[in-house]
Amino acid sequence: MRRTKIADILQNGVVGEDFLVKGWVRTRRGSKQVNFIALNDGSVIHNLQIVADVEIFGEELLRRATTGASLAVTGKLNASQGAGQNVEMVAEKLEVIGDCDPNEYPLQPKKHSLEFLREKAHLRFRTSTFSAVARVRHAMIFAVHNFFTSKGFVNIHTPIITASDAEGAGEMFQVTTLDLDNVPKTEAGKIDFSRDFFGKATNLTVSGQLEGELAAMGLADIYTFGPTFRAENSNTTRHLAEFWMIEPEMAFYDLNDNMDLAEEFLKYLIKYALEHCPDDLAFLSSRLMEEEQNKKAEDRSMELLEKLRFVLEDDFVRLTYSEAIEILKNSKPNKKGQFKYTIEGYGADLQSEHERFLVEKHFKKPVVLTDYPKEIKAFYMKLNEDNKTVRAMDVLFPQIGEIIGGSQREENHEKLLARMAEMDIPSEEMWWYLDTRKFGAVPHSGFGLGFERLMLFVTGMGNIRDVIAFPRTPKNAEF
RNA sequence: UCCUCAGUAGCUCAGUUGGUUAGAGCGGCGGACUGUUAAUCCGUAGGUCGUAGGUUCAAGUCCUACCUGAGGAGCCA
Repeated sequence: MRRTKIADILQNGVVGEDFLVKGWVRTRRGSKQVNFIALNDGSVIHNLQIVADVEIFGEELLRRATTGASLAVTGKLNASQGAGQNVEMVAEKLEVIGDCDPNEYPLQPKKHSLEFLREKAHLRFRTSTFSAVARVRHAMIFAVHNFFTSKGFVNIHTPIITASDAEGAGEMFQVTTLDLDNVPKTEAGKIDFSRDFFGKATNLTVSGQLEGELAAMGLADIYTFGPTFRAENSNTTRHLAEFWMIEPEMAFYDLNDNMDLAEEFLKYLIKYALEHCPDDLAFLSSRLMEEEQNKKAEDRSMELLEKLRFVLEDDFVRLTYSEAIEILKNSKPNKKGQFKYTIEGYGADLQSEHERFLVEKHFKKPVVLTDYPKEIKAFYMKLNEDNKTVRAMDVLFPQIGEIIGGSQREENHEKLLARMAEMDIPSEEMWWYLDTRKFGAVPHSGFGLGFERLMLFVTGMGNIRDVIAFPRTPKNAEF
């Protein structure tokens, strides 16, 4: 008999039919007469209850069906007599595929802390929470490609190893094959990278954007979806050293087109999750409510499904940086000195507390901030006519803050060169980037979405280390 | 990197102003019982109290340094 996945049985299984299932034991209960085994095979959040008659299989065999052990079970699907499930399988054949010593197996049939499971990341796929997160994550990956495919975008794999140290997006991981115990030096005493693998200093990419722009200057609409590396010593619930980023880049798009796409994209992803992952989201929602039981009412977040639908219903608020500053300046917490950093006026860099105020207190919905002062934004952003601000946009979400950062790009060769000079970015080694501004330059725009930040929002998880299988953070590269 | 908090049994945690043989629940093991639902009941094993120093007659408890984790900030996605 062929194996049937538990998801299929629970959805399409006909009572009275025989099936073969394989999976891992979550719990076993029982008596002298009958054992109940909750079996999970990762295909759905739900377990299949196996009913095993002790007289048929013997205590010795059933004793081996400990939490974590893997089983193959053939049996008949029955309407369940118990209350916890509609159907169950009455075992006719039961085989232990792999034993699991309960003295050593760290997972117990009870709640574990997320911190504990993080240290057992190789086993946490066996838990309800992480398998649910993993399935939602897969659905989101699929939805990303679906969305862009439906719009005629071309996916580009941009390089993971790059030689440009001019992107200005944070600290980078160096890539080298030089012997670190015996580094070759130049006559001037510097490291001689000409003898390194690529003949120059290289590092892991911090963004695929610059390469993405090159592709957009021919394919028009492209997106990247790849790993991104930042060697920042960030210890927060929102940062990883290795994360996945989606970066669309569109020729002939201005900032408004860019914002429209970003909003449509986010809403598509959330809608997709609601439609395709109802069971996993329902589980994650109840998990979140349980976790927040001890919190004060005002500190609790909105119920997960309600929160997701809430984002779908309204348009995101769009306003300029200057307008945001005015709102913040005149806000209660600013006047009462409740902000750690008081907003004096134009030029201030917005802190998390300010972003959170705008999103969670003032507008109570996602906010898109545009036209930031050029001093606090990247060199490639298009300068506005006022010569002070750039066509940047940040999409701010409740709880997680900046989920998207993007801009219209500066396509004017001279202006771009001038900005690079102002910001001390060496233009010689960026010749390939600047070439796109010389040969048939067009207005274009793009943005970056941190995939794990999206996952935080969609799953309601509180820590970014719990929405990626093997998180890479300072002092942690286990597994 | 900075600030705050934490590290005691496999897990979650308690341990009073320093004071004798360090506790509980869950899990494990043994048994009883039951169409069970993180089953229930009885019994049982299990701890160099994060590491290294120091103060003291006496340190899980006080002090110092370090390590690890969590939350917040910065950096950002």
